[in-house]
Amino acid sequence: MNIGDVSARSGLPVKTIRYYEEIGLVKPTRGTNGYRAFGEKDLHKLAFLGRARALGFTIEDCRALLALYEDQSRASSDVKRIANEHLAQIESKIFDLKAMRDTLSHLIDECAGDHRPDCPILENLSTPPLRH
Amino acid sequence: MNIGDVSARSGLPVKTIRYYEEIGLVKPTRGTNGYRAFGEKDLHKLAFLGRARALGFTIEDCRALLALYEDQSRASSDVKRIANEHLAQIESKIFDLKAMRDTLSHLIDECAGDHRPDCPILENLSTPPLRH
DNA sequence: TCTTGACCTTCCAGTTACTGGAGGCCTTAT
DNA sequence: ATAAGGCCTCCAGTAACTGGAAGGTCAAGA
Repeated sequence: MNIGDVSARSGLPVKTIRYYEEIGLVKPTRGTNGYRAFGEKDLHKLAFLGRARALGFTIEDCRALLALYEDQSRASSDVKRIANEHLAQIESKIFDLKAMRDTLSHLIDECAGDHRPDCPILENLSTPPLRH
Repeated sequence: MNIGDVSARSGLPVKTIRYYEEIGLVKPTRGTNGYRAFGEKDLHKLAFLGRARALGFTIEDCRALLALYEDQSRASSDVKRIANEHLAQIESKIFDLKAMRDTLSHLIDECAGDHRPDCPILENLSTPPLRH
């Protein structure tokens, strides 16, 4: 399979696949013309990577997960630990974003949004937060 | 004020302030010794930047907000539009993260997390999603 | 056979918003 | 006089790609 085929079948952009080779996540062989030659296993790996990335795992997480996936003797607890750490990070991001959203939507509600220059959004940003 | 003083009073790292100067967000004058000399206005601007960044506005958002802030004639609707666009991005990030969290925590629940090799997390990642 | 267009290759640079470090000058206190 | 600490610039690195230039390859149609 050429890179265009794996791209179509895995859903990953061609550039991304080349990048994944560069950082050692996949190791396709080369044909006599210099083209990368991918096998079904590579395709499988790339699809795995695409799904793990879509779940927000970092590349290094993915590398670890792939290693665990290919290690017949690993315990499921190893995988669970990585997943749990990642879950905690996601939860904390959600928490932070919710706080931002609440503050921001509060400010937006208070802003008239008309032609007048008064704007609570800017006023809030320009004033140090009050400490109680 | 030297950069260390504005850093302490604005809460921004020294490196960050230099970077903000580099990209033109602040323009401190220079003393004869080459040191940056910041005024109260610069401090105010930097604090503004710190708060806007904490709300997740991008640097370019901040640049626009600062320009609006310094423009006496701008309408509050201009600011409100930027804030609303940003709010929509935040909402969508929260949505995506929640979807990730739900999928991931579901997988984690199903994983025994013991010494055995079977792991639903990896199985899911290695299997194309079912289409109904 | 020639040409066209779609693929493929490598390499370089840019993205975001900083952060770390090296090497060196300046200031202040002892 | 010297030592500590603050300040300066410049270079490089981070995460995970993405875009583009310059050029080789392949398959199909005229």
